[in-house]
Amino acid sequence: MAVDDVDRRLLGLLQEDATQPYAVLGEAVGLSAGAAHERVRKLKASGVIRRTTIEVDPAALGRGVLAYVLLDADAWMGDKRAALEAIGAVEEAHVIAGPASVLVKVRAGTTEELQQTLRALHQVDGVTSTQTVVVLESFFERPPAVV
Amino acid sequence: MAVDDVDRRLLGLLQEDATQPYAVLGEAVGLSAGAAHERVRKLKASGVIRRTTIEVDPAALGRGVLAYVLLDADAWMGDKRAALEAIGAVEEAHVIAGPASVLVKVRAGTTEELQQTLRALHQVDGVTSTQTVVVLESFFERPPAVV
DNA sequence: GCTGAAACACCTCACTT
DNA sequence: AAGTGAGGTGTTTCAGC
Repeated sequence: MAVDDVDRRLLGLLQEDATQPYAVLGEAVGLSAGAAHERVRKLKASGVIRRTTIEVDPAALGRGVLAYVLLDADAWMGDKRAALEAIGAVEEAHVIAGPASVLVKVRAGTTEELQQTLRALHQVDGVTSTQTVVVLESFFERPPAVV
Repeated sequence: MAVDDVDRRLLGLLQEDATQPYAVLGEAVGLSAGAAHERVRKLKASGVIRRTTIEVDPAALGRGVLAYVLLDADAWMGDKRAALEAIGAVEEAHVIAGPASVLVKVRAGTTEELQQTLRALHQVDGVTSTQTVVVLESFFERPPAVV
């Protein structure tokens, strides 16, 4: 789908606050409420907007420990998506180029829970070793830029 | 704030689709619409719910290249938040324990743009070297677990 | 593809249990 | 703290340009 500059501005406004009335969105980009609504409808229909969701504070839910873990493997890891997805503390999993095979983002409640997650990662078929990078302070985590 | 099991179920439902009427949310957890609304209002007021937002498809917006970059530094990096935040392609920045100082998540449109971002990272005061991990395939990126 | 108005559904709030 | 019902508001739809 063709996404023009007005669409991108609408996406930015919706990222900040998806509860705004279409009249306000339209005014911000120089459109009527109806026209703004039509733009957003198409962005949703085409998949540019995947869903409307809430952003939660992980620390408030008892997940204040963040870490990234590099997984080394002695087998092809391309079919290990389900095994990684089954580990609740794993927030992201990526196949990577370079020394290791897979990079996962882990958010745990405590260092003990982080250790349990590392054990679970070791038990995934093919994984031979892990390197853990513990986050001391997060400067920011923000959504993808739309401009 | 005390977050009980019903709150967590509401958070999960809202993560999936924040446009659902409170009547539907309430029914799913065994509450009336008004009671469900009151729960959600408190979750927002206390900051457990940071905001209502949209989830966009980065690839549809021309940001199909994902990489993680480890930054080594010869100075304290704790005051470099603003410098990193100013680089639009940097989606996350974390101070880490271990060999490197800072870990950043970069989403670029092309490998050329990734290279430009690496140059910008090198120009941040204190950064002495970078190690880049390029993502070949993302298994998944999902929001923090609420349960 | 954009504009504008009318029907509809939802949210909100005060009151009750 | 949760349920109920009335009132106000935003959204949605549709015809017209």
